[in-house]
Amino acid sequence: MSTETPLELKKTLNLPKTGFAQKANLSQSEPARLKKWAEMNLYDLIRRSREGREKFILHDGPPYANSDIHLGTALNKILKDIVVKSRTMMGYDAPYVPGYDCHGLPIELYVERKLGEKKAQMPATSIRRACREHAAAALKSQTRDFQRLGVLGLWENPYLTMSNQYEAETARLFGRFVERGYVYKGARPVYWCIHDQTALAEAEVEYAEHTSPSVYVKFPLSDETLDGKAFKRELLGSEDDPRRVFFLIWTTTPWTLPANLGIAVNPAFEYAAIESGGEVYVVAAELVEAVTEKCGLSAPKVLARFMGAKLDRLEARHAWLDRPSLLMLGDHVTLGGEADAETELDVKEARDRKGTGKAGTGLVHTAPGHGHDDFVIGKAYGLDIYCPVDNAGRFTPEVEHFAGQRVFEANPKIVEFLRESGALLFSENYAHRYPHCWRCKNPVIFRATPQWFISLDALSADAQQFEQDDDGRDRTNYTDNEEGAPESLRDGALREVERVEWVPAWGEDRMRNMLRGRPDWCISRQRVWGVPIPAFYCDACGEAVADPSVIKHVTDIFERESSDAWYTRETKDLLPENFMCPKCGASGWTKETDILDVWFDSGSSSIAVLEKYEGLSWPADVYLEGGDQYRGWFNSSLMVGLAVHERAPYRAVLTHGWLLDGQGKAMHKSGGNAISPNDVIKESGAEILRLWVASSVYYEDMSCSPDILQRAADAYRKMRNTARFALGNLDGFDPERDRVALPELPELDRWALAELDTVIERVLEAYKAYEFHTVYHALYNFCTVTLSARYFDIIKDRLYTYAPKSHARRAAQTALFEIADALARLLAPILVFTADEIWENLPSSKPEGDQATATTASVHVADFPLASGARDAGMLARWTRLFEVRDVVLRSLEEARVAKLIGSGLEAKVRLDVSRDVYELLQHYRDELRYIFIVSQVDLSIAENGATEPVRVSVVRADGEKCERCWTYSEHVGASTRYPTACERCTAALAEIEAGEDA
RNA sequence: CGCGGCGUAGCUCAAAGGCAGAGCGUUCGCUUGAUAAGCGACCGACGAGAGGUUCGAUUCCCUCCGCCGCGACCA
Repeated sequence: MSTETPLELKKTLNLPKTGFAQKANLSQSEPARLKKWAEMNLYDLIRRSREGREKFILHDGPPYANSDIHLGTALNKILKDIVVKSRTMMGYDAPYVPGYDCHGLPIELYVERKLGEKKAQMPATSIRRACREHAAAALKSQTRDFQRLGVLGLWENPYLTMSNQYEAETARLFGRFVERGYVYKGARPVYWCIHDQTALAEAEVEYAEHTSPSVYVKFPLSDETLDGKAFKRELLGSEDDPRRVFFLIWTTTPWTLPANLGIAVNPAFEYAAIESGGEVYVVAAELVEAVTEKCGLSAPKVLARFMGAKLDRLEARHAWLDRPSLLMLGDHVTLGGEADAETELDVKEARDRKGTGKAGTGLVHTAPGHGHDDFVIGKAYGLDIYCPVDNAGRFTPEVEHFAGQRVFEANPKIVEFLRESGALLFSENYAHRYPHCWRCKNPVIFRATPQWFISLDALSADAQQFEQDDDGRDRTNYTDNEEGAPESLRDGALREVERVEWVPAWGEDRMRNMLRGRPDWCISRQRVWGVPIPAFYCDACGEAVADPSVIKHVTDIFERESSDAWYTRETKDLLPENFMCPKCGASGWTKETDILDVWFDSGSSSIAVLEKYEGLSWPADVYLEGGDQYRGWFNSSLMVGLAVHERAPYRAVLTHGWLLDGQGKAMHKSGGNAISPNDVIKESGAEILRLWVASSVYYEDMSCSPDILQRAADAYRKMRNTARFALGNLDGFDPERDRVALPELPELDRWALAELDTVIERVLEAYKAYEFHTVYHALYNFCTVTLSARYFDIIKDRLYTYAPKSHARRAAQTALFEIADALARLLAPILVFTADEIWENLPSSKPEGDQATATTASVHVADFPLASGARDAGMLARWTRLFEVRDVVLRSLEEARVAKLIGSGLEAKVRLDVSRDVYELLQHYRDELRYIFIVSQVDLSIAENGATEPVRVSVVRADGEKCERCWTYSEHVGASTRYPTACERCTAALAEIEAGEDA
């Protein structure tokens, strides 16, 4: 026994002590940790640690290198990082090579605006240089932002679609499509922006409200032709009848009337000839009433009814030009769906105070140069693809009356002209959704111009021919299509769609529908900032030549000099020597001026990146992008994959939803409801953003608002404090030396470890299934309920008051260590900074600078934890019941508190009257109950017969005095002379401590 | 107009053809040895439909409404 003076009681407690700060101060600590990671080359360290493991490739879809990142980009990158890190910790070698989409119109337009007037005089090379600089600056700043989010990857060597190698590969892949016979040059109507003067891809138009003039125009029947005469005779009895017959068409684009070459009717619809004011009009029978009302036809009389098929190949005359307009049959002709939805439309239109909702005549004005359906039917009937509109949207000189005018400005003049000439029956303003350019927001037009296309339906017969890479690697193992049967891109795509795993599952339908309906891919753009289409035109015969051997020659130059060579070098330098026109044998050439669609650039990435970077391989395991990429990158990548390997470039495609604000409205930069990720980082830290991402179901639309972020910040603090409590109580614990074996742990500690096992399994399963919100909820719930409210609260007494080295305390620490270690690992993919910080503060018996630093250096090099095997169904069931009883007790304590009987729970003595079966359970834990309930005393007895509830609780003041040291009430306080204010438990602990000090 | 998705407490998520759960937040209280912390209690919801199937529907079907996305047509 010690003879020294008694110890100061409060100082003998083992209160938590740790370097793990309560306040995270993320806006400062995150950059510091990033710096540390950079210094230790963490990404390389991880790569080396995973060498030889099974690969898991997430292929990064390149964000557009144009401006600062927005919340959507941040969300995208964070999700990818969570995938990569979680797969890494599952044991895969999961490299991450980020990329940037550098070419394209948005940058070119930005540069153009900046250059202003000067641009006109500048050569293409100068503009391209400016674009290149802009992209380089933007991607540099984006890289900084992405890294700041805690995303690990090969940031020092990302792929850039504007690098020499990438540009060369892009051009080379164009060559692949050529070789396969998928590429053709033709005139088809494509979306055309008259402001930016370029063709647009489908993905580049957006629909917006637009008001157009809606006009009803009459085209006279040509009674010169035999058929026309016969038709008139049938209708009116005599071909000499003075009444003239007109076909009544409706359009909202009067400017396309000069290009009218025909009128389409539906063969299955009934049409009627109606007479009014001495003229006869043909309209769809169902629309007679609507049309007469609209056009103010007085006393209309139906003369005849007949099917549309009857009109086939009749000839009308153009409304004002001396030119025929052919009647044609097409199923695309509708009645506008108006019949079914009149009420609905009337309401909507009335709101707009425009139009009345009934439009159309059942006869469709057809201009094959200005519409998709028009083009198709015009082709079928052998019409010209006539498009008298130039790049700037001006009528060409051949257009009478309107030459030189811009189409949208000509609209009212054409209407006026029609009115004066008497061809117009009615006009009004018509509000509808109309395609607009995604960049400049101006309305676009449909315009037939010569463009390069990739055919979706052309068959490629030479499927096996180039299943060899330039380096001779055999590629045939990639394909299923063993017979090498001819297959179109569309068919191949539809086949591959079924093999891919889509998350969520409905993505498959969406992709399939998109692929079924899409037209040929227009890949040429009349711009300069992109990869030039490596094609030439024969000066002698005008033949457009895209030849594989020429393309190879060109791409070799690109590889060395970048695609700038196309502009800096002379044509002869770009062609193989003595290259002659395959058609006419001439050798004078002019280079193509169009560039490739940027979707072709990014679509090339699977080949240009996965097959070129060391450590990557084709195909990717996962693509992960927003839902807008179904028709964008998922689609273009699929086309390239098919052209090269006849396979999809991805095994699985995950999509995330759209960002909405707190009210569920779409988040738009212009809508004023956008949240800037950089602001959030500055104020709260990237961890908060990451935690928000993890907490939401990302494959649906996600809401974000200051309030929602506040919830994430709250959750962060709770998890941080939970970890801090564990770390604080591990002070002085050496896992090697002090760990208590599982069978020797008190049951409560084994229960905690069993709960941990459950969490580990749930979390790992959720990571595997990419369900990060389940990870979040499982971990958060574990922290709040299992740990903070239950386990930690109960073991506090043991941790603080028992002798530091006592078995009971070491047992709790053993569990705490396992818990903290597992928490760090399980949280690591989400809370990348904090998990690492927990990891650092875990006690370790390893001396500093030990060789084992590979895993000790950072949690991100470690693996996920394994379940410890502490689970025991019987034990878990018992504890579930014990906690139910505890809940009842806590409620009673609360009542006693309200009644001012007690304050702290330790002031209470709890009497339990319980049913026999509950008693059976509780009596085994008789001595534990006071700790489980956190009270000073517990009396347990079987309830007398007739008790209704299984557990009845009464609360009274605890017996005895409050122990100064542990705050429990005990009748033994005062029994010790050395420590007169301490209870019997504390007296014993103090003796142990004093003995320990001597030792 | 067509197609697809979504709609469960203030927020984020569960579950299930049979009493709708959790955590957070709010409110109230306790504690002051996790302290710009900790514990407890209370309050709180199935978008609408006297629609259909069913003994029973929030769940399955239909209609409507709202939100989100995509597309078509009007050339």
